[in-house]
Amino acid sequence: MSSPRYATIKEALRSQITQGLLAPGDRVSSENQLASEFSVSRMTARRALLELAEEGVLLRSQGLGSFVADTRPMSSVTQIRNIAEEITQRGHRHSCCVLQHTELPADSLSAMQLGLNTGELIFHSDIVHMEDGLPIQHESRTVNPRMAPDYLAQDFANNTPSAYLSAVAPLTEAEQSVEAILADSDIAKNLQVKKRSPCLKITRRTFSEKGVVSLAILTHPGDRYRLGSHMNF
Amino acid sequence: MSSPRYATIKEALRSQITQGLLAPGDRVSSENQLASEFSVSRMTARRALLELAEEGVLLRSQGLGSFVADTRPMSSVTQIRNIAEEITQRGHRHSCCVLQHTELPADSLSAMQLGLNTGELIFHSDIVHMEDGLPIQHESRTVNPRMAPDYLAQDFANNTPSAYLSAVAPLTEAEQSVEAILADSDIAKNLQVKKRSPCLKITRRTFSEKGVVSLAILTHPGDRYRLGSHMNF
DNA sequence: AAGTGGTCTAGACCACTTG
DNA sequence: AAGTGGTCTAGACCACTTG
Repeated sequence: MSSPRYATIKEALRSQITQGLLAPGDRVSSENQLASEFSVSRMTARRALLELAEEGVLLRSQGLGSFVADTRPMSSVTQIRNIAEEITQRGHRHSCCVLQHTELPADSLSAMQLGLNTGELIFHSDIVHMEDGLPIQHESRTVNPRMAPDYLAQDFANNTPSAYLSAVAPLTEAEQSVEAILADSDIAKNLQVKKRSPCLKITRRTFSEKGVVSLAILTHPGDRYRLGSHMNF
Repeated sequence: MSSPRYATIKEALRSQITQGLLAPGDRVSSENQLASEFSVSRMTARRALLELAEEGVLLRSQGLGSFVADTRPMSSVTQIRNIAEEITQRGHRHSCCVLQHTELPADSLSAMQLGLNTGELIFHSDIVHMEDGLPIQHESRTVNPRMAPDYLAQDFANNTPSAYLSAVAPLTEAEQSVEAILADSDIAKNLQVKKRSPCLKITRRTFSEKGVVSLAILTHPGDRYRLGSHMNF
């Protein structure tokens, strides 16, 4: 039941990177060095390096060596993912801090975006998501109560709004825009970054069969987050 | 200059699939069969099968074999668009300013990203695109000369690099990441924004059938540009 | 010249699936 | 029992990069 040797080597390299012993741009041990360090054949050490390169963790170049790639997390533009899953999948710990979780009357803009009347009660949450204790996303979410009447009763310590909502009102459609903004003092405080530092702001409207489910404004520190996508034509 | 043997095997399998000799669900030859058919070692035949599986062409299962996968859904949710067309479509006027348009030897990073050798000549352009006279995108583009040998002869006043490149080397694949950065003094000057204002930076690598075509770094003023997408599930 | 990654061989033992 | 893919070895020659 032991894991393959190439997997052990991958894990060792990965943890050196997450621990900061290897920084982006650093050269990692060569195939031959790893083979001798871990007492495996070069082909096995090579496989570890190749797979890490495939995963975007390393860059390799003939004659030069293998180098640590930009380590910022990258999530896909083309799919809607649960931030907690994303973090867990990277081998990190997700935690979050619920700043607000309440109902309030819709102002005209929110009402319009959710397809409700101004003044109708809507649900609103403000949550900071953390990766290994460091803030990675501020989620400001406005929810259509017709689509998720029990939203307020949810405890978001173990389940994200995104996960809950897609369970009660399966996603059929989403609209989003991505922009670069400067952190105002609120965002700066919540994300633990300097005021006026660059942030990636994703504004997303999600739909289920019966209409608009929620509006999310997701703000990420620019130096700790990237959005990535891979397209085939 | 001959291609590796595993590539030959991949091509053979691929063409059998496109010609219809192998249909989705069909089992392809096993590692051992391919090894003997092509007179290579099992490891080499194996590599061909592994890479095709990685690319989504095959599905493999221990004890069972390798099977042709179902035709993949085209998930081109985010599309690569030509900035000039985009602007024109909005009813505005596109213009551009070519800051640089030259050839130079590749440093090791560019070489790695383009799949070339360090020191090989590559093409490079720096262009500012304007919408109704106001800068909207700074395009720093590095081009693989093998894919577009006449790149330097192009006049970008009426045709963007993107349009030219997709004409001479049709896009088959693209990889991109999106991040929020602060304008440095160069970018600030080119985009006519204040230094340290937020910008959206898109790093895109485009591929045609034969390999990497170009690497583009597209920088947009955060307050004049957004990326949007609409998804259906 | 010494080191790097890229390709390749001819073996080996294993876990898994089917007949 | 025979065949499949999964892991691994200990070699080899090559192209490429740097000093």
